[in-house]
Amino acid sequence: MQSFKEENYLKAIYQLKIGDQKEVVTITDIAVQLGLKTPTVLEKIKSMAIKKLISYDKISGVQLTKNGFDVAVNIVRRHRIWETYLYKELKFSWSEVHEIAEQLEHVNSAKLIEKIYAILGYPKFDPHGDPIPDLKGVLPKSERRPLSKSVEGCKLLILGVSEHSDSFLNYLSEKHIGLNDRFVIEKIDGFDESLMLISKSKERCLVSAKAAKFIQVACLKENCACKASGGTTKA
Amino acid sequence: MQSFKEENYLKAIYQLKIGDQKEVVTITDIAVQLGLKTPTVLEKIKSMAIKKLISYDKISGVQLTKNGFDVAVNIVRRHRIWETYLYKELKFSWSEVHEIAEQLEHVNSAKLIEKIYAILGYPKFDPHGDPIPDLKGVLPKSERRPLSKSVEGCKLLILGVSEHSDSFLNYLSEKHIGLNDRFVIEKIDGFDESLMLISKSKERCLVSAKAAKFIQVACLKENCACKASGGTTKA
DNA sequence: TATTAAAATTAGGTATACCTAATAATAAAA
DNA sequence: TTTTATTATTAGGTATACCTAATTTTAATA
Ligand SMILES: [Mn+2]
Ligand SMILES: [Mn+2]
Ligand SMILES: [Mn+2]
Ligand SMILES: [Mn+2]
Repeated sequence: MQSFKEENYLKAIYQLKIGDQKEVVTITDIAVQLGLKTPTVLEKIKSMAIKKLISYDKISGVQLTKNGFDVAVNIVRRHRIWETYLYKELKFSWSEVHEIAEQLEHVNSAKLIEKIYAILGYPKFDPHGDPIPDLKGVLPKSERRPLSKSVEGCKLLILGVSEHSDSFLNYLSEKHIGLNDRFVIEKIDGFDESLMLISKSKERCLVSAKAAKFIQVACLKENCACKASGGTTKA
Repeated sequence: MQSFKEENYLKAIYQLKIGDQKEVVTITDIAVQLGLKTPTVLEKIKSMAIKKLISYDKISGVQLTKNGFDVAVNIVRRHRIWETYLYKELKFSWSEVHEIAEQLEHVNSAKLIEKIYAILGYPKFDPHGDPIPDLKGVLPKSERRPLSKSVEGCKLLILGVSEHSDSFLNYLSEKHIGLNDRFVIEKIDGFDESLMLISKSKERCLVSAKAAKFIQVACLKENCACKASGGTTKA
């Protein structure tokens, strides 16, 4: 068994590796992720290596063992299932669920999590569009993809950006496009592939094909024609 | 704010004082309750006294301050609401809920607990028959008391148990004593205080004085001689 | 390659939370 | 009232989980 501190280390390593697609996870990466100092992290990493939850060497950095991976996946799974339960069953708002799920993910009862997962009807994605791993750690194909791969009628959730220049971020704020905003694709231009988005408050904005490549979205519409690729995710 | 360790100390003190009706709560009492050694408890009690969560002196023992009482009541409230939710909404068995509630009681979200309490319809008692305190810490009045405080002729309704070990629960099922069953007290032995119960179907069963302390009942006989004292409850 | 920047590591310290063993203070019993 | 338990307290130790400051190693760059 492992403490919730160790669970948080394992989850952080999982996020860096699987979420952020880092080939090598460093002590510094983990320290930044958890808001700790590197000597603290190094010390813990050494002790977790002795426990065979991870392996660590300078060439390949920190890596999850089979055992460590199983624990990490389980925490991510619980987090995303709880977020979904809080959102769908208990009617919490989209922005409230993460903080509570950070606590609930450490409640250790397989029966409890499978029970609420069954009540939810075995969903594949959490309210942020992130994939819920199955009991073996296999992820459903992620809905996260660039805005450019949309079709008309997509119900989109803005998940992030893959470009961080000021000019691009200014572009987004001028168009009133923010993280976690929702839009529907009204029209995609046949010539230049620019996209007309409508917000919940019926505000329209036109996004160029170039910009659309750098906006990461998930389509929340069931069985939408857009579903066809992969990318990065967060809890 | 306080850690979940401190929450457990405060809850233990509350249980000893309000549940077990101890006038003076000692370091040893707390150590036994939490399965710790007295020096460990003394150290913590000193630090919690500095934090004004409790007071401690040899004459009056350990006492909850206003602040400490509020925290303790809140943990007990969360515990009992979660137990009820697990039992009623998530269909867990009577004997499974306590262990999971021990974890869930430390999840810190007033909104979450009030939401599930509303879903349950604001019940006054948990699945073991223990009272759920309101937000101010006031307990609903109940006729509930241990079977041991009976007199001959009491017409009893089994409301719950204040002990959750397998051996005790097996004892009850062997004697065919279950939740909501009714019995009359035929005889109380003058020497060992064991009780002979008769069920509606005229089945007799003998309950030891020790077991009777952990069986919670209400007496349905008007003006019965048994009505005259207090009792113990557990979470 | 020499210099500089970044990352990892070592050394040493603090706070919490537990323990055992020994002693002191109280309460109970003989 | 002595003796004996029980309870509380002190002293000293371990493990975890954090920190800062200094140093070493490795990588980048001029
Ligand atoms: Mn999420
Ligand atoms: Mn989250
Ligand atoms: Mn209960
Ligand atoms: Mn309980």
